[in-house]
Amino acid sequence: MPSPDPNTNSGPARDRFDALHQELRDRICLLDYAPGTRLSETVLAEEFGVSRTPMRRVLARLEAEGLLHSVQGVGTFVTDATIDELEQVYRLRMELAELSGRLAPMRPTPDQLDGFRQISNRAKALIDTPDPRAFARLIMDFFLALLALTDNAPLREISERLYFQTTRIWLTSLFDSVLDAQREYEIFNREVEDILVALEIGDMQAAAHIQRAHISMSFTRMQQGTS
Amino acid sequence: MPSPDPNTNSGPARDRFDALHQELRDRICLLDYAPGTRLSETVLAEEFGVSRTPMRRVLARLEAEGLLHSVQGVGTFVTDATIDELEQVYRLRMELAELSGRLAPMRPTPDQLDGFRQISNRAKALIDTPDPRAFARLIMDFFLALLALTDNAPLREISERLYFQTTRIWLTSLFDSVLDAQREYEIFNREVEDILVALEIGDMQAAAHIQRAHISMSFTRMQQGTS
DNA sequence: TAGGATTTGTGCGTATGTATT
DNA sequence: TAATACATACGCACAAATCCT
Repeated sequence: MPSPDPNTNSGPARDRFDALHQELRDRICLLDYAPGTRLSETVLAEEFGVSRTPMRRVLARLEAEGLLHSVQGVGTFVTDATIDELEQVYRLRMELAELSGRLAPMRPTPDQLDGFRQISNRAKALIDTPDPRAFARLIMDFFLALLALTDNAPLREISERLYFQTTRIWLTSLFDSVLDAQREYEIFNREVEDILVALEIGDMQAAAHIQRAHISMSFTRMQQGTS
Repeated sequence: MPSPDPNTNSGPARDRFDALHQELRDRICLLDYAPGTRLSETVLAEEFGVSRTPMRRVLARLEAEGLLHSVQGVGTFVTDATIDELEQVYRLRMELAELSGRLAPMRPTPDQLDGFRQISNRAKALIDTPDPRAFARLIMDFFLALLALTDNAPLREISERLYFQTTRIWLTSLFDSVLDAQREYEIFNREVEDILVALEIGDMQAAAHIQRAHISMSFTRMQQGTS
């Protein structure tokens, strides 16, 4: 009786849901769908070869996560954020970053350290050959790799959700030249290097505080750019 | 042109969704539906006079919030939690409680202070005339009243969600006599009194630290009762 | 092993709400 | 102001998955 583990989230329907959800979430967070964009249930359903029903389920989940907003008779829109709302989330993200290093930190495995080194190499490459979309993907990979070092599952989920809520707004500022792209590449490269040093000696709290500092400064630079 | 504010979450469909969502969430958190209970989409839809479609939307939201879990061909169940999972959430809730007093605390208005005094009176009444369900509602009202003193919207949402995830598990221990009900009533009464003192002099951080201490101790008592 | 009963998931036509002409 | 177009929300019938006999 090799019945599937009922505790895991398996099953064809759930797998399809997860795939659609992650794909749309990435498109939103990589600015394929910029804030304010209107999405069509029908068009999306046709693109992925499903009916509107399962697609609506995915869109409803993204709405619960704060990435979309649907209004009957009007449409489904990618959410935007005011500078005030964004500041609240950033203040909270700073505290949660610090928490990640204090509550249940896990020293990175050799494989994980290699992963960070690869991220560092990708960051260096971007300085010479800029690529906005590759940069968006890179900072996402870096954030998720850091998050994997936290052994508190609810904290991971919450931090991830807040990241997806805010990074696309910050990236919008970058793409709209509110921020200087070349400068941001270099700052990120430095952040990865500094955190890598802390990780290599196993000082997770130091890594967390460096991350916290960079979250704070990235918001400050965006604020100064828009003022 | 008194068109409805498009920024607010209005509309008949959304109102019905919110009403169904809150009703089911309360039933889960007040233990009308204990952990492990199987819920039927059809039965619930008939009870509230809607079709399965909007009811499924509500159930999907509750699943995203970690209160339900659906499996095709099997059913929809109220989630339970192991002591380990519960400990992770409690550790996080302790930190977030402290954060509430530090990040964006708001001094309570006179009306809010009156609300806390009424909660204190309800707590005192429960000591003489025990009522498990009234107690469950009371600690929920108290938690939400404290949460309203935090001016950081994302922190409010996250704390509320984690509260709804854990309180029903703790209440299950109480109802199963793992915890001593009379003792818990008295401890809660004392907590409300102590926090009220802090609130009356406007020391929000002190109130937050008292709350944090009680979150910690309530989990410790539950751990000791189940060991 | 097979088959039927029951459950959630899906597809599609229709109702309802909104904006524009 | 009314009508038209088009969006999401809803209801129902059916498919797919699971469990039990």
